[in-house]
Amino acid sequence: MSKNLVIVESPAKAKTINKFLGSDFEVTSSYGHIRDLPSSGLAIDLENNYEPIYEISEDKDKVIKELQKLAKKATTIYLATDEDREGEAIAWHLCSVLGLDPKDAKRITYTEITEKAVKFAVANPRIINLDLVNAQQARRVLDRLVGYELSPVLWKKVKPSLSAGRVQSVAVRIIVDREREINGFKVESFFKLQALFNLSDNGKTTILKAENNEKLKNTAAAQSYLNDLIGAKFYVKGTEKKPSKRTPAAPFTTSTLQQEASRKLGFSVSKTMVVAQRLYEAGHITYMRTDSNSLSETAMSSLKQTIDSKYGNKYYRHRKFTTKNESAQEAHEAIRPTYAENVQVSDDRDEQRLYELIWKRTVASQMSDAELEKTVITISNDKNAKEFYAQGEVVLFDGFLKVYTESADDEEEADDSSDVLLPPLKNGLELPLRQLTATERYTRPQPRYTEASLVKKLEELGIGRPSTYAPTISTVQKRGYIVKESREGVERKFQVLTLAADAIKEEVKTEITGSEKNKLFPTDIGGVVTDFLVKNFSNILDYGFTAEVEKKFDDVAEGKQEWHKMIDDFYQPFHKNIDTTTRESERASGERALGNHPVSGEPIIVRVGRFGPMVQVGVTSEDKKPQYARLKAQQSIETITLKEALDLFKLPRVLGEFEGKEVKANIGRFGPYVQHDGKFVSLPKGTDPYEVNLDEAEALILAKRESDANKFIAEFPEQDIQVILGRFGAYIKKGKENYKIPKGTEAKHLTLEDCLSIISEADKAPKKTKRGKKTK
DNA sequence: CAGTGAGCGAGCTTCCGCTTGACTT
Repeated sequence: MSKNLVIVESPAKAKTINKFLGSDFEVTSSYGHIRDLPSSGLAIDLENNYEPIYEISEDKDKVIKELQKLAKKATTIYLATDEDREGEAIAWHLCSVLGLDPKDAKRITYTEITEKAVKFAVANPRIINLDLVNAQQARRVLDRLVGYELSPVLWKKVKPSLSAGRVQSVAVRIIVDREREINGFKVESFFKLQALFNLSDNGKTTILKAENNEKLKNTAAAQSYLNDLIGAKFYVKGTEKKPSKRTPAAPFTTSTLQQEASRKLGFSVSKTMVVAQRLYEAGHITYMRTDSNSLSETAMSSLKQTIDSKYGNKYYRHRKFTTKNESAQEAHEAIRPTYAENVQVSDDRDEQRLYELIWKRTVASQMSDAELEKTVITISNDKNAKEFYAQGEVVLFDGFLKVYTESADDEEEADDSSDVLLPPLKNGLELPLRQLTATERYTRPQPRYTEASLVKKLEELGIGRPSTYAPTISTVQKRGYIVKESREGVERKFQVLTLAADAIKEEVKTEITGSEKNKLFPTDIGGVVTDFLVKNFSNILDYGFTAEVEKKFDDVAEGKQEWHKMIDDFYQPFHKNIDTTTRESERASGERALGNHPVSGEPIIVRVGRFGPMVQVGVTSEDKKPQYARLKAQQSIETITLKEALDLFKLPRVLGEFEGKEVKANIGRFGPYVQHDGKFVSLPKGTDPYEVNLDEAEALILAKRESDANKFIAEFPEQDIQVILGRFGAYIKKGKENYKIPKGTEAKHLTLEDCLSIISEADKAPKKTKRGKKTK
C-alpha cells in the first residue's frame, strides 16, 4: 500500500490536517524538537569550529521509533513543521533521523490550517532551507555558550546552583532596575483643584463637576488660590464639542492574551497557558503560542457572518492587522476561536472565561469604530482669570465597544469625565459655587511589574518567544531572583482645603498608599547577581543584546553570514572575559556597611550569606566571634536601616514563664515559632515574633495541645498503623507511608481491617512517579 | 505536602526553544 507521511509539530494539529487529506495520507507529529544538545556538559566542540553534539532528546526515543516505522512504510514524506527558524531546524533534524537528504526532502509550509492551504502546500513542496537551519544552530549554540559558561562563574563568585542566560538575566535586571528606581524616587506633593457647581434645570438641581489642570506647589499656594476666589461669581464662558473615535485592538498573540487574562481574569501567565492549551486540544481555539496578529481569510469571513447576524451589518468592519513587532516570526495565526459561531464551549469556569475573552477580542477586531463626542465647558469668574473645565464624553455609536474593551495596565483612579452627558448650557449662565477643593496629591514612581507586564516588556525588547514567556517567569522565581508578592500599604496623611459658603476649611485626611497585589519584587540575591553580571558582562546584560544578535541570526538566515564565523566573533572576546572574571573578580555578596553599634562600637554590615540575607555585628578576632541575624521576609540589604538591623538581634526573646517553664519566641527554618517545654508552636500569619506577648503565646501553646490531643483518631500499634487528623483532614499512617481515606468513609469508625484493606488497595495502584530530572 | 526546629565537606548545579505526557519489567 502506498502511503504519504506528513509530519507536523503538534499532535492536535496533526489531527486537524488528517481530516483534510484523504486516506492516502497519514499525518503524525514530532512533539516539538527531537534532537538537542544534552543537558550535561557544554556539548559544543570548541576545537572543531563549534560543531554542536546533538543527541536524541530524552523521552523522544519512542516518538522517533514510531516515526521511523511510519517512514519505512511511506513512499513520500512531507516535513510540515512550523514555518520559522525552529521549525526549519526540526525538519532538518527529522531528515537526519529518518535518513532523508535535506537537499532532496519535501518541505511544506502554510500559515493557515484550511483544506485549501494544506492541499496547496502538499502540491508545492520545497527543499530544506539550510541557511535558516544554520540560523537556528547559531541561536542554539550561542544560548548554550552564554548559559553554560556564565552560570559556573556565578557558582564560584556568588552561590552554587545559580543560573544566568541571555533571556533570564535581562528579565531579572528589568525587575531589579525598576525596584531601585522606586526606592530612589523622591515623592513630591502638590495640590489639585476641583470645583462643584449647582446646576438648576426646571427646578431640579444637579452637580456639575469641573477641574483645572493647574498643580499648586504647596499649602500656602492652595490657600491663596482659594482666598482669591472667596465671593467670586462663576459663569459659563463657552462650550466646545469634539467628535472622537476609538478603534478595537488587534486579535490576541500569546503576549497580549497573557496580559489581558491577567488584568481581566487575574490569571497568572502559566495558568493562562495551561487553560489555553486545553481549549486548543479540544479544538475550540487556534494555536496559543504565536506572535502574529493576523487572521486567515476563512476566519474573517466567518467573523463577518457572526457579526452581521448577531449585531447587524453596521457593526461590521473588515480590518487587517499587521504585526508590529520586529522580532515576530509569524508561523501561526493570531489566537482566535476556531468557530466564531460558538459562544459556549466548556463547563469548566476558567476555560469558558478565557474562551469568552478570546471570542470577544477576536470578534471586536472585525467591528466598526466607536464614535464618541467629547464636550468641554469652560467656566470663568469675575475675580480673576482662572478657568475651570467640565468635561464629558458620550458614546454616539458603540461599535466594537458593544463587545469588548481592552483594559490598561496602570489602574489610575477612574477617569471621572467618561460617560458623563453634559447638558447644553448658554454662555453667560451663572453657576453657583457649591464648593471648591484643593486636595493634596503625591507624585508616583513607575509601577512594579506584574508577570504579564514583564512579558510585555520582554516582548518589546524582542527577548524570549511565545513558548518561553511562562517558563522564563517561573525560572527566575525558582532560582530565587524574583518573588511574586502582595504587600500591605502604609497610611499617609494629606491635606484638603475646601472653600464653601465663602469660608475656607482645612482638614487632614489619611489614605493607604503603596499596597501591592501579586507584583514582582527582586530578592537580594537577584540584586547581587544582577550587579555582578552588569559589572563584568555588561554587553550580555544590555537590554538591546538580544535584538543585536537577532540581526546577526537574520544575516545567517539570509545567507549573508556564515554561522560558525558569527559565533566565533562573539565567543572569542566573551570567553576571554569569562577567564579574567573567574581569575580576578572578587566574590560578590552585596556587602554594605550600616554604621557602628551604639554601645560596643563594633561595625555592622549586611550582606547575602550562605543562608540568605543577614546582618553581621563585629568581625572575627581571637577572643570574639561576630553575631549574625537573618533579615526578615520583606527586608532587603539594599534598604534596611541601622535601627532595623539592630532590632533583629532581639530574637530569641524570652517572653516569661508558663507552668514553671520558659517561653521563648524565635524564627526557625519553617518560620516564626514559640518554644515551651521542648515543644514548638508555629506562629500564625500576622503574629510577629518580635511583638508576641506571653498571653498570646500561652493561648497558642494550649491550642496546640488541644489539637495534638485530638490528632490521633485511632491507633493500632500491633501493625504500626495510626489514623491521624492532619491539616487536610484525616489520613492513615503506616510506618512512614501515608494513605488517603476514601471519600464517604468516617475516619472515626475505621477498624484495623478497614485500614489494612485501604493500604493494600493503595499499594496495588500504580505509584505516581515524580517527573524526575535526567539521571545518567 | 501529612510535620519538622540545621548549619555541606563530594559532586553537582546551568542555557533557550519546540512540544505534551505521566511505562513495563
